[in-house]
Amino acid sequence: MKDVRVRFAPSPTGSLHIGGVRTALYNYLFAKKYHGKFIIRIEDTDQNRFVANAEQYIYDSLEWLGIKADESVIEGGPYFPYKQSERKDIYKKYANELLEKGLAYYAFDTNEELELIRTKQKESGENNFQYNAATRMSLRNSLSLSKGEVNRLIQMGTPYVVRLKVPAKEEIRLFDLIRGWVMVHSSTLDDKVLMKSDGLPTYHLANVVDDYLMKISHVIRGEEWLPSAPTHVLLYKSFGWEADMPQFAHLPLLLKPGGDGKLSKRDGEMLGFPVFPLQWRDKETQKLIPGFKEEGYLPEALINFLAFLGWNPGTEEEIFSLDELIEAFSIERIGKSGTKFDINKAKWFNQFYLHKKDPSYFTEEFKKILDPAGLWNGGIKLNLWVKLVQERSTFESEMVLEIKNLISKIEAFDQSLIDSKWNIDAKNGLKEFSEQLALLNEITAEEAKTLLNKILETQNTKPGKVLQILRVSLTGKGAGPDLMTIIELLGPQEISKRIIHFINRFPLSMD
RNA sequence: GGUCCGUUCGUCUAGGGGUUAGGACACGUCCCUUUCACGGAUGAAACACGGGUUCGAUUCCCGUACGGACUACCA
Repeated sequence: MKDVRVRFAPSPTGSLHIGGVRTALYNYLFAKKYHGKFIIRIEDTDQNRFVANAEQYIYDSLEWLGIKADESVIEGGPYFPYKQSERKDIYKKYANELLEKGLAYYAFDTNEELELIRTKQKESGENNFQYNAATRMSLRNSLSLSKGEVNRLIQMGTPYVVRLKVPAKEEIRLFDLIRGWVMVHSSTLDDKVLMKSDGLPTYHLANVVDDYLMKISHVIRGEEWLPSAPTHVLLYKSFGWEADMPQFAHLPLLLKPGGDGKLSKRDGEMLGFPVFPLQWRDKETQKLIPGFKEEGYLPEALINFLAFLGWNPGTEEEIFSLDELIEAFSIERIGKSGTKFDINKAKWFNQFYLHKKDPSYFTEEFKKILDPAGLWNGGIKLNLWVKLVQERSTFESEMVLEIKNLISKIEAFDQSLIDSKWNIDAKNGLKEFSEQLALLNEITAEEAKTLLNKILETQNTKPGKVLQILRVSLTGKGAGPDLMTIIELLGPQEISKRIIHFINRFPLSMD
């Protein structure tokens, strides 16, 4: 195989969505697997849709995920510049080359003229209008107009585009690494615009020229590009670059959970899960939409989840670090069919990676959250609290919340449990327990358990009758982390206080 | 409408001419846990349909259905 050079080529027209992230990931994995280069090229040839901070967002997102570029606007590289808006002259030169060869032509039809033809054609029930060998002689272009007329129009500064002259009858074959041979007849192809009237190239031209110039070996991109891939093949042929044409791999699309259409940027809010890696402020609504990061997903979990959306290693192993993915990745094992996005699996991955984290990973962050709430006094054994809640949580946010609830004053007590479990036996047990605890300055979970059992034994009360109401008295709730550890961490003084408070707040009717 | 791509449990998928069609998520049950969760065990759950080819097809071929992408001077 020749030197592997792949590119991720996003256009900065908004936030990068999760399908784009997966495309970037697959490119990255493939590059690293074969010790090649991963290139980020910014395709900002659409001036109308340009969004100012979108480019930075792309870098930030990939950085968060640990996907590093070898060549890009930031890293630089031998094929600088890596931003298409800075390569205008290059495209112009190549467009001219095609024009000279007679493989492209000027077209003067205005948008309005074409739009009119399209709607007319649609209304009469015919197939969509195509600008191609069958129609171009009846349109206004350098093929149908006289040389003099063309020169005159250009001289006058009439806006024009450059179109590819697609041959009338030709079978175009392209080999896709994922789908095999794809055959398309040239008569079904449009004479695509190569240069727009604003002097900027369209995707098709810029993409092919840059891939060639940057010596891209493999084009790994979403399946939405498959229909225009034959046009790209034609472009390589027109330039005489067939021998250097990259290999194509068109990735299956990420679909909405319902399966009805590809996942789009709007879906996140509607379906209740993130579709962006990082938070993003929608420029129309000005709403800040949280990303996977803000929703509490760990980067390694997102990576692992995304890698398995359309690819698998062929073994039953499912947990892979980025390095392990590089090792295992291969294009042959990418699936053909669209993949519905199921957030449950992402949650599962997150839970798995969250449980594996060392508690110290969370403590600094938690201090920052607990401190302003007045819940952090430096004396709290935070790493023990983290351990207590970690294995029960899927997200970091659940952990802080649970710790917060445990440490702070109880707002509400579970009334139904009080109704069913709060009785004189329980009260006697709790009372004695709190009195004993009041004498102590600290107690371990083990000691607390022994102490409680001893008290209940002398009172002839079964632990089962008391334990849950003790939990309610200490936490307000009927379920939660290990009670005895909570007692150890909160300390006997605090526990004693909480029990007394509870007894006073909920007097028994016989009192 | 046209062109192209696709179709194995609800979801992600393994497999591949003869298999009890395997795993994971989610779901159910049980165990563990004096709670919840984790963990363990277990259950239910799939080859879109119709024709070929073949001794035999879920697997190969052809149709049909269904789904998707594209059909811009957007990428």
